[in-house]
Amino acid sequence: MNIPKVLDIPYDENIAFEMQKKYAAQVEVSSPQREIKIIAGTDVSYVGRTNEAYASAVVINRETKEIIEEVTWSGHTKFPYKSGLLALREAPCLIELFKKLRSEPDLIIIDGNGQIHPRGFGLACHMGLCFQRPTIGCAKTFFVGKHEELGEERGESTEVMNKEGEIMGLALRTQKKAPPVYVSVGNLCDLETAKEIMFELTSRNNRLPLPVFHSHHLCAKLRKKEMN
DNA sequence: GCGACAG
DNA sequence: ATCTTGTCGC
Repeated sequence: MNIPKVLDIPYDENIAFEMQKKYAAQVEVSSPQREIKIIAGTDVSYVGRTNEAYASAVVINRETKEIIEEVTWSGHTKFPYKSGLLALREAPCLIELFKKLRSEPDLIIIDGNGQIHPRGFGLACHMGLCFQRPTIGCAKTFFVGKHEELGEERGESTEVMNKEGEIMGLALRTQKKAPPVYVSVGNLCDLETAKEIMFELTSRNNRLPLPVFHSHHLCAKLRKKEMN
């Protein structure tokens, strides 16, 4: 896959925060221009708290849900994890990973947040600007914002808002007895479409969207194989 | 000042 | 994120 732009943000809180605010204004929230037929999901796993990383992407056909392509990448991140700066740690890995992808996904689901972020610029937004194609964020745990309690049935959701009262994303119950996932726009997509896709790719047996679920297991498999 | 804090 | 046993539910 072609990577149109690589954002160069230094690992310095003051500078990085300002740049994230600047880039947040470049995020485009709109209905995807192309029909979403091919969807990719990603995940990155690590060895303990080290920078040894294993990343993968799995591409599926939205309609049949069959796997079209899988790619993996392993290497070392340059920075440790820091709340709000996940992209500085993971974006370089994901860029290398997607360079290896032959498919042209219509939308990419990132394991992490998009607009649900202290400065409205989570990893999914960062990747969305780099890739210049629709991305959405799917986080497994709460990060920032406020939201009402949501219903317990699969499919129920409630808006996650920032301190200004703006909608950053949704807490979506994808599985009946499980905690919700946090869905938000990364780029070139709208929240309604993101929710629809998240609902479609999850089920009673799957809290996480299928391609992300597959990617998670592929990373685990790769790590085992390469660690020896 | 104190606590919270994606992966 | 990762480290982990037993346990609950379909």
